[in-house]
Amino acid sequence: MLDIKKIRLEPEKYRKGLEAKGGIKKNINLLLEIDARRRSSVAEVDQLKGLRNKVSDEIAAIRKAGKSAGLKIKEMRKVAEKIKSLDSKISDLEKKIKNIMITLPNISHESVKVGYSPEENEILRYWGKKPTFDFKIIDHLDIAETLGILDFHRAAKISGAGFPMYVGTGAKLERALINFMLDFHVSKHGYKEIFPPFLASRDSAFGTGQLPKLEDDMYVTNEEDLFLIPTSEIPLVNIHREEIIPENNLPIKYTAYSACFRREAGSYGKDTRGLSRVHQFNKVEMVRFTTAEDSYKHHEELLSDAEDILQALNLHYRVVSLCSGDLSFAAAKCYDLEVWAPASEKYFEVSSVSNCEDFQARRANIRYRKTSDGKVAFVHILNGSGVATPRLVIAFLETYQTDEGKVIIPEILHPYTGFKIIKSQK
RNA sequence: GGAGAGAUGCCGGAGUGGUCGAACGGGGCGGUCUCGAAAACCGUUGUCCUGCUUUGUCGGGACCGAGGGUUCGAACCCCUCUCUCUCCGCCA
Repeated sequence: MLDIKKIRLEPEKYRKGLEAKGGIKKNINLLLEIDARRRSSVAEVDQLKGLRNKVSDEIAAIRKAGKSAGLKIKEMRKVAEKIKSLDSKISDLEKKIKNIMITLPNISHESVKVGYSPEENEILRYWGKKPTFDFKIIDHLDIAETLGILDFHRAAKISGAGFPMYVGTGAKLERALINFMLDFHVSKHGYKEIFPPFLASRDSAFGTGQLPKLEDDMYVTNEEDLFLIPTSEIPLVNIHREEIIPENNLPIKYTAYSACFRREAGSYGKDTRGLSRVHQFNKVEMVRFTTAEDSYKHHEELLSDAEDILQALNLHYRVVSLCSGDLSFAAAKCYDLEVWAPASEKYFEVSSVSNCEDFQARRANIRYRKTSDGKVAFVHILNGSGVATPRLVIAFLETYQTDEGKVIIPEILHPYTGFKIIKSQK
């Protein structure tokens, strides 16, 4: 949620910011006009309530003295009616304001390039080199098929299209990657590990900004109105919903594994081969709560935490800074990590590292108390994948394939896999 | 799924219609004392909205799980909802 007071002060900045974010002109004038009406009604009703409070005290005093206060009570009856009608008017106006506010996305940070399509994203740098091979390489689906470590066909029988099923050493590899990443973030980067619920309430999904915009992209249970989380960012951020955190507890750093569920409605036919776009996948997520002053420093650290995983696995990747129009609803700035898949000859996004500033904190009402003056302010909240497995596995299988159709496991994973090479298990 | 109990400030916990924004205790913060600390004693202690001819140790308003109702006046009475806990049943 944006801060309506700031919009009031700098409407032009927000008008431009919103346009840069979505390319859609949002009606700031209407919002401010309703806000002005609301404030004038609040002033009016507050004055009447002040009167009512005063006279109520007088009535109490008269009663105490054993006299009758009939006249004043009669008078106040009218005031009470007026208050009631103004209160309901104000609550209508507040609903209107809220309905607009919850649909406004966060605006981008000044360092973010204004642009309206993914083509305008900036590639910041490359790490490592594209691997070369002296034999004909095959893509991850063919590898997985040959080795028998993925079974999409039988998974479709269970759930439908887009649900991967890992088999045998494939399943073990998946689990190894998850455990490796979690251990890495806990021991090397100082995160506290969380194993969160995988279903979240409407309030929680609203707090992180998935709702109302992305409702159609989430699976929801009929009876309980619970959403299957599309990312563990939702539970991690909502850990501190409605809380005031002492400043010296910040920064708070959480990491969690979760399965992630996405309907991916409307994306059929696009980039859907194999593991590149699926309805259920595994992801290790990182979330940080920080002060306003420090959040961009933490944003860079978070990026580097995610990069460390790819570097430890020695996979070639690039870092992309998203342009304003490609940012998600809640983000003010975002880096994507894209890992190279040599046979698919593509960079695949495996991580988004976002600074949402106080946008989510305002929705979820998460604040901190400053040590200096005891005042409260909204925390800044950042999230980053560290990282998501399906596309990581694409790059992994394609990068580490051998001419015999096997896959070599890098040494760092050996303690987790218990094997050094994936052979055919058919 | 059935039965019951509860939700009050940072925490515990009182309060059942009129100075209750809320007793009391604990914690935190400030002070006295001390070489320092502890103890003791004294003081202090929330959030949100809004106004401005004084942006202030300023004025007004709201907030006792949420929403509605009764009343001149609600933490307190009534209704609905949510959540938590206990017991029974079922179950990995």
